[in-house]
Amino acid sequence: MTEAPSLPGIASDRPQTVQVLLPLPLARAYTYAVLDGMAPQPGSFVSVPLGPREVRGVVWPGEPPADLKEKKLKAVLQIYDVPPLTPELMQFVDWVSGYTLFAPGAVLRMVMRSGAYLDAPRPQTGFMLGTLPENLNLTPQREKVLAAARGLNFPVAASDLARRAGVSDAVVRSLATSGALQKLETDPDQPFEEPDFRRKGHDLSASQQAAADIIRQQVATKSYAGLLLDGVTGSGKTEVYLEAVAAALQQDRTAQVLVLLPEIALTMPFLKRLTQRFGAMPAHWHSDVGDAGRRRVWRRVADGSARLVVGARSALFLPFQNLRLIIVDEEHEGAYKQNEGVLYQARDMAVARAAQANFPIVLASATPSLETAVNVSLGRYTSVKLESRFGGASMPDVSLIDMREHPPERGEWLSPMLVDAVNENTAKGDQSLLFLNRRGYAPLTICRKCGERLTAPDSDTWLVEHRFSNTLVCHHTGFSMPKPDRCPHCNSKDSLAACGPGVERIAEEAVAKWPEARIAVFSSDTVQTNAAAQALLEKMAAREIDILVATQIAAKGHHFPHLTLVGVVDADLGLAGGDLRAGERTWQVLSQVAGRAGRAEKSGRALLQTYQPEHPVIAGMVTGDRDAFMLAEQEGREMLGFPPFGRLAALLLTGENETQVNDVARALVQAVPQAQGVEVWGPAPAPLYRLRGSYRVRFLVKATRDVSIQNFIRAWTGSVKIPSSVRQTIDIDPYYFL
DNA sequence: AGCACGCCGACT
DNA sequence: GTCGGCGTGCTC
Repeated sequence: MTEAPSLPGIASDRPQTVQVLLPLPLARAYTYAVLDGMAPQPGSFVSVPLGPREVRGVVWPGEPPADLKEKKLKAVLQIYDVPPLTPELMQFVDWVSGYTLFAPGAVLRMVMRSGAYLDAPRPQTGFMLGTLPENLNLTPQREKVLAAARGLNFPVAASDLARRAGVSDAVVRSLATSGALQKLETDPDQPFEEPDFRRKGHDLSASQQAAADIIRQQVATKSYAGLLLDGVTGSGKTEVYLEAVAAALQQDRTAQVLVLLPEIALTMPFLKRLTQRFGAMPAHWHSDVGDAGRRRVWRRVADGSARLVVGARSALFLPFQNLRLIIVDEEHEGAYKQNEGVLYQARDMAVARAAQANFPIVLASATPSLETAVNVSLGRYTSVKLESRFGGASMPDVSLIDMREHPPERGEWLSPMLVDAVNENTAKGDQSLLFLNRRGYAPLTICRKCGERLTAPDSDTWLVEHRFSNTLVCHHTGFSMPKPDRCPHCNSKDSLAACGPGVERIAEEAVAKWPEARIAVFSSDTVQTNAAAQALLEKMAAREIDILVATQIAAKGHHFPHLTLVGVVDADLGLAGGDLRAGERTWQVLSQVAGRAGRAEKSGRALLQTYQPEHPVIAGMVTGDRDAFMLAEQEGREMLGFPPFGRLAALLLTGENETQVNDVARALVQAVPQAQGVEVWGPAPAPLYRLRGSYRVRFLVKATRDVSIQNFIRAWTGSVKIPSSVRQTIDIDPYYFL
């Protein structure tokens, strides 16, 4: 074997080395030798040796570092027969890495899912109509199979064909032996059916038509633009952006379109709608899709044949070949923020991806986030407004119950005013919703004797009583235990008292107050499957429920035509805590919930129980003036230099050794670089100081928009030696902090 | 992310 | 005396 020159800069007809990025949290790509006969391209999926094992990665753009000792190089082992990643996607991975400060390999891992789907699955034997032999004995069973096979334009498995024909698969096999059916090796990951973009959508109202025209025009330019599709629930946003989807699919026969949804609960009805609109079930990607289903989506997105993809935030990292349009539905939803692994805001990353690859992006919402609203006012996004289809106010009649003046009975949570309203409503035969965004019976259990607050064993988290299951549950760690009859701390008997209400407790109170009424609880604990949710919604529609006691789960997307009263048990709930977006989020939740009342012909009303009726969010709910509320929020944030007017980042230190964690925190304080426009707050114990046995301390960094908060943090953390037993997590644009 | 190398406690 | 706990560090 001749020695291959592999120094960069030596003229050669093929590269002797390549950079390979591995889906591991490594700081950079590694250099591998390329043996004769191999021609890896940038973006090619390859396998390479790494230490004692073999790892799959992607050939990455870039030059090997100058100081690389060429002798050490190992060689690329294999190139996979999968279309290479596009330069746009590789650029996007690098960009996300630079923005979030997570290693590029960690971002790549989201794209290639560690390479799990690179192997083509074992081919399946499929059957299609063959040529009928002359001497075939046509029995009735065989006739049925052949009839079923005539309707096929792709091969199907023997069992599938047999089922369609209503016979056993022995018949299918015997027909195959005779040649009447042909046997074909097929890929079990069948391509997705092409969406039919020529199909006509719903008739659009004038307002919808106008909005659709604007967005279609933007799609026609084939260049980046951020569009906000702003319209209240029921204004028909979906129909409008599906016009844009159709336009993008039509414009280029290889174009791919991604529709992002905030949560999987919404995907099934949405998929049905898309199937009606385009005559084909689109590819869908989210946590409920099994491994085989994901492999199919991944491979078909990678080969470009899946043209329309509906997915949760992680779908943004699918290996698209020619992504030309992204829709972010319900863009204001907090669910777009990824809180584990690589921390990112999918909506923001989607905008960046659209800008980099130069295609339009549509953000749709009835209650746009402040970030988006500001981007509109700065001219970065174009706002496309939809008028309400039904005209008039989008909100029901909202009024407040001042709990200081109308307190509930001792040990109760519903004020007499709310009780009266429910009485009245039930007498009319209408449905009422009692809303409390808190699962379980009571959020805190306390010992009356010793004052002990029951927490999860390794954490500072309160144990929430769930009376239906008679357990104490930690909503953060998933820890659960049967409710003890003695205090685990002082061992007093029957001393444990439930503090505060959850939905179960409100339901208990409702049952006591309205023994005749039909009452149901709707929370993620009482309704755990899609089928159960469906059943409950049907009962509501059939008026078999008078009073629904529900958490936020009821606020999303469901339509209750006979619901005319919403009672918000604790409107102040979301306002506490160190959350920058608390006001905004509370507004969104309250208006969503209030919006459940009287969406059909009937007018509805909402009553908010509050201890702070003068709070801008609460007071603003009565006037329903969202623009005024948002303006006040905006001014508040601008004054404080908070996003979107400044930048925020959180630095979280985690470790099982409390002293060590605090030592690192102290060292970091000493090392804070002096920089114009940057403030560092902390260290402070994280909201949950102890979680799963780890101690958590955090810093908050605030910077003006003109400085790179990433560069600052890199310089800062890079100057301190952090032992590997203390983990540091950086969260750019954090959503929760104290 | 794995996986090996390394230094301190309970066993055949 | 050795087996094995998982803390620390490296992988082109």
